[in-house]
Amino acid sequence: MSQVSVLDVFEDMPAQDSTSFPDPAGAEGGDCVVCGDKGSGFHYGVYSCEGCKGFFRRTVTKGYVKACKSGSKCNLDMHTRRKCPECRLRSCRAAGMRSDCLLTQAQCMSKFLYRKKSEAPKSDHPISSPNQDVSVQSPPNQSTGTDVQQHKNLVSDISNQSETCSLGEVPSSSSAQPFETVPEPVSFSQLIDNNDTNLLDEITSSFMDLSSENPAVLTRTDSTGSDDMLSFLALLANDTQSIDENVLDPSIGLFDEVHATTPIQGNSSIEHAENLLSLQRGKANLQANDSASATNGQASEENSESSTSDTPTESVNQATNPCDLKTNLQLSQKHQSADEDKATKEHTCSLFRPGKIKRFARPDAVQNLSPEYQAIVSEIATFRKSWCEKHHKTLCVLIKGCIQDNSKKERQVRFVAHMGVVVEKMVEFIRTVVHCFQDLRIEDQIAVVKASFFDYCMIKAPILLANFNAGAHVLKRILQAVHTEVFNATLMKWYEGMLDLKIDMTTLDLLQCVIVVSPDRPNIKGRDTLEQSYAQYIECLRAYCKVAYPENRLMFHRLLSKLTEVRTIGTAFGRSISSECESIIREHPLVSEIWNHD
DNA sequence: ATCTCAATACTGACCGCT
DNA sequence: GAGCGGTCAGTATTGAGA
Repeated sequence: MSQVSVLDVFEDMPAQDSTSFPDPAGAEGGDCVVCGDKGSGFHYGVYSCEGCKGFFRRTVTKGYVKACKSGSKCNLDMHTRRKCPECRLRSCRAAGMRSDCLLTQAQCMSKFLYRKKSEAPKSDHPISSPNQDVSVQSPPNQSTGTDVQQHKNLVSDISNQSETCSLGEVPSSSSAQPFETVPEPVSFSQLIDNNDTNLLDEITSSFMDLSSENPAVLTRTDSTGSDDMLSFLALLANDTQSIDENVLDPSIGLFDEVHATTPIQGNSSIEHAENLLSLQRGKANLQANDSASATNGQASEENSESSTSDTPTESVNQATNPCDLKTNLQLSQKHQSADEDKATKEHTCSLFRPGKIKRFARPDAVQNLSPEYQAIVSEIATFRKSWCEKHHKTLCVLIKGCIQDNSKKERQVRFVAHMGVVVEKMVEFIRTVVHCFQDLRIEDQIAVVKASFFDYCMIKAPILLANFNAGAHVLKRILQAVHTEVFNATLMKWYEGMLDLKIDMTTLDLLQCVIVVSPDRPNIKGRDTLEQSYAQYIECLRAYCKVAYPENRLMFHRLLSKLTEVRTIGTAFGRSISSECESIIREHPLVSEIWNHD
């Protein structure tokens, strides 16, 4: 049975403006505009019956329909509507039904989790999780002996870890403003005892064992939990260089596996090597241009075409990153051998197709911006460069440690410590780039960081991973550690959607700015200041999209859609981390503040 | 080629939730 | 109250086997 994808149908048939349809109240008693059956209300933008509503929802969710056998020209009414799904879908589309009225997978997941949480009796049944800390099962003020002992062990572990591992300067709570006023240690009991129901809800949902309630819908993987979140967060906090070094460093045992699981689709090994090389050139040139922009006040971005190899910055990179053509050719040979095994492995990493991010650099685009927006982009690029220089080595060591640590606890401790690095980067980013931040009251500054932290992390993750062509293995390990297969699927969809956009780092940086200054966060008092900044970044993003993606007029709107999705994804992401590392997070004042929504 | 039957897919009325 | 997704009984389709 042949099938046709929903997207193909939609591309063939632009949706009508549903407002052009007659008022249903005055039109034949409110018939369905798709099939003529009795309508039940406006669904997905048009007045329709329950059948067409359900059909549209199921079909869009499924993504395909059976192809029409009659040239897509079937007559459709309430009696024949079942005969041809494709023509029914076309009728829905022609009538003006809009797929964007459906909730995204992430939103559905969030809703599902929320409902599960609401249904779970909090007092009668301790919420359990296979990886859960024992102390969490007990009522907050009834610590057991085991609880206390575990607490001591963790403190000891953290202490030992800080002495033995080569983390470099893992920041403590005193490392960055605005948290200078915050770092009073917050115990779990204190958190539970306060009256903030939001926090309680967060923690409650984090420790739900969904699989035991509905194994048919949600089943946990065999993952041990957040082991791989450790390396993930390390990646999140990092820009391109440190990831690259880890991936390309053969001393890391996972090296072979990383590339062996990355399929090549349609590219020769030489082409693939060229792709890799172009990305490296793009990065090197970014830094070169960053230096220039810092000096000249001109905004300039990555340039994959005109980069030279004799810039000081790139020399440093080459000293640490073996990213020459020879290396890349070696990598491509690995990919070629992986091709032979593609049939069994392709499904694990279909995201990472070499050459997918073809326009890593858009140097000309920035020059076409207004001086005001050029200045914004320039500042962002300069920050990116300075951060890479300052934290490159530290983060490399950290990532290696995340991968090499054997025990779950080791990784968790390292991960939590590294979350401090992430927070530090975020705060530094905001304070450097987002000028209005300094105008906010200290309470609002803290609220901004807390509320946007996970969104800030999530928006960049898939692109960072893909840019290094190393994401397949890392991502696979990460997703397996995110509790449920359903959530994994949601994340995969999210990653795929982001990658499909083929956006560059400047766009991502602007998105992060928008995320940070979103004025509709909770507990913000100075919304006016944020609103002005938000409008500025939105307009800058719109202008940049216009010059950077002239072939894609909908890019800006797609990015806005991503901003909506990332909120749900980010929230779920934060919950999963909380569920695995709660006890360790408690011992880290700076990190625990992220979850503390007083 | 036809029939039977179990498995699977689809439909739409109804419901709860926000 | 509108509009969303979820549910589930009923119906249609599919495919294996006789």
